[in-house]
Amino acid sequence: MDFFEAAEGPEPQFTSGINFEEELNEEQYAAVTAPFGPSLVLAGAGSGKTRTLTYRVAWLLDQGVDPSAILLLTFTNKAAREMLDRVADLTGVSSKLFWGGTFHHIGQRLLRRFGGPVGVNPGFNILDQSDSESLLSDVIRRVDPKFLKDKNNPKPKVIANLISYARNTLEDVGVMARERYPYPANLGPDIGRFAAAYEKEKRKQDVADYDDLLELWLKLLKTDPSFLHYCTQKFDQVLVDEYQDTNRLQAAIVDTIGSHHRVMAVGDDSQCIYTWRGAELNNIMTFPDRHPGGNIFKIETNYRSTPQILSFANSVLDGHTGGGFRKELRAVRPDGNKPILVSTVDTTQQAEFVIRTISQMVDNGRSYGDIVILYRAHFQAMDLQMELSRTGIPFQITSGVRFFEQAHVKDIVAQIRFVANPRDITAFLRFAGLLPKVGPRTAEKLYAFIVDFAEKNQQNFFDVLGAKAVVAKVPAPARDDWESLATTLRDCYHAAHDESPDEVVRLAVEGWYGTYLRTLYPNWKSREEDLTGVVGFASRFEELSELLAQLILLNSEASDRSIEPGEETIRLTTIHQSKGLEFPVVFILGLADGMFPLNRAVEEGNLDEETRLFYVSVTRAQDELFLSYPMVQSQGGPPRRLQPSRFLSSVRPDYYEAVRYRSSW
DNA sequence: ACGGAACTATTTTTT
DNA sequence: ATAGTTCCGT
Repeated sequence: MDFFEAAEGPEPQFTSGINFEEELNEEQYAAVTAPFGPSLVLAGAGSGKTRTLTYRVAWLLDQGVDPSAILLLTFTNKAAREMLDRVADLTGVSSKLFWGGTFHHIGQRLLRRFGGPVGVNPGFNILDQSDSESLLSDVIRRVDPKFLKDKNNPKPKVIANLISYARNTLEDVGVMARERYPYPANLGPDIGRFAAAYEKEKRKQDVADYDDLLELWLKLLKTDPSFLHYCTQKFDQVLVDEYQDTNRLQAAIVDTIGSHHRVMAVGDDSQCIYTWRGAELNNIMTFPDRHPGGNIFKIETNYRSTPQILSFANSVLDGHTGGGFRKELRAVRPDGNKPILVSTVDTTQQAEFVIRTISQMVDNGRSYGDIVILYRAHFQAMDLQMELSRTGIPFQITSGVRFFEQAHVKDIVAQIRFVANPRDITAFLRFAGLLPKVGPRTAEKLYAFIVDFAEKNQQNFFDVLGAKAVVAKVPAPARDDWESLATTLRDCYHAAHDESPDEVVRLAVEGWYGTYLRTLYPNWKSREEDLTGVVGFASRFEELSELLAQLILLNSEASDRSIEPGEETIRLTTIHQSKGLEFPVVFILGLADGMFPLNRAVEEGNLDEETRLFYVSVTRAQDELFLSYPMVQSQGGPPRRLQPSRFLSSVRPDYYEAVRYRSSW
């Protein structure tokens, strides 16, 4: 059959065997089969955006495009993985053949190979947010020791934020500082100096922060013609997911790499919710201008929600003042219940309402896994959390502290980082600071001494750690620990050169830190298991630098990993984290003015974004949507009366059912 | 001057 | 739960 035919023909061209016309609706089909050249796909919530993108990739393959010529850029690791897996499922082409991943991840990969001209070596380390903040803090202290002493001046964290925002929006740091901090004096020049010194320090230590992965990538494209040529040649087809949330830096990268205009941008301007970290709604609005001659595809058929939920969602956007592409989701599902708006006395009663309703639904055959509870900010779910644990309903929170961000994981990672790149002082400071009587200052001096001592004796850094002269510089109470640490570091260093990455991690985990861990935490057992998990994770990698990059860039692995497949549990999560997900039953908490929209957002005039956030939250729901708000805010200061969220004023009253919760519910 | 303990306030969102 | 802050002891 196939066997004979395949043997005869010339080089068989890849065919997926997919009947595109049959498997897609008209709108999707048009976008999937769009001609090469620029296209903007406006895919509404629940309209099969991921499906469209994956089929587009399959279609490109059918047109003879080589998998390695396809660059697929996403926002989160989760989205990247999902997309690549689905493409692999659909076409049978291994996801390894594509260039797919987050902007940061792709940037990292390219910089490791080609970053020389912009000053990074292949083995550079990546700093996460807290690392880069502490490095900046050190730099500020060195450039201007008095600056942080003055309490009127912004804190390092705030400055770090400002610098990062400026870099992501391609603004001048000094100018931005002047606009945001006109008091006590114009800090523009100061912050400009800090930013410059910070840049220099990173290059010196051969480290890169998150923003560098994008910024240096763009710089390389702009300054190295051969790299630009390489990229535009190699990435014949560029696809960008969640385009509405790209910032100016990312858009510049896409525009440069995609100067051949074979770019497909997919997104939904109504779902842009990251302007606070530099997302530029204008990117999607002006895409047709920057990539002229293309097509705009609208996909507005919604397969997710009932007509009742959709009418509600559509009218949320009526109150939206910002100009966007006109779009109206069409429902295809049969009728369901209207969304229900419930007012409760306070947040405690709100929790009671949620729990009772859930119990009732579960009695009627719903499973816990069908239910998600959404809120604007994590602390708004505190009451509910307590009530849930009291009643024993299984729940999972996807919240702040992630797996790779936990202290013990970061401690181990710091040691591996340092072994991989001994210029990474931030890493050294982290684990050295764990020793008794050793803080940042002592650690810094110690580091300088060891570097100096090693150089004088023509020896390797790691081989002199146990030398008498070095030990003498360690504070007396820390000496025992130091010797053990020194041995571990030396072992790891040598293993890094001739063993696999997981062996390096194993040595670190079983070395000094393993013992130290037991003395530090009462729950050392479970933390130890976490670290064993990291060893297991490491075995997936062949290159130490690749492992480290993943450890730092894969922040979100945690949340997914903690939910076992088949485990039935309610999910509690912020609206931001719910983007792209869908659930049969959705609760939205705290729908009162001041809570959602947040007071802060109202004051800063970010109402449009809050409205989009509300839109995102209601469009997560498939069958049932419950909105609730407390009438009195009892926490944090004197009790205050709360009004229902202003979002509701743009929704026709007959689109939802308003009820008042009573304990007899 | 530094490190550490004790205290206090404070929680948006992510690579 | 954690970060930031303040204060005290070395």
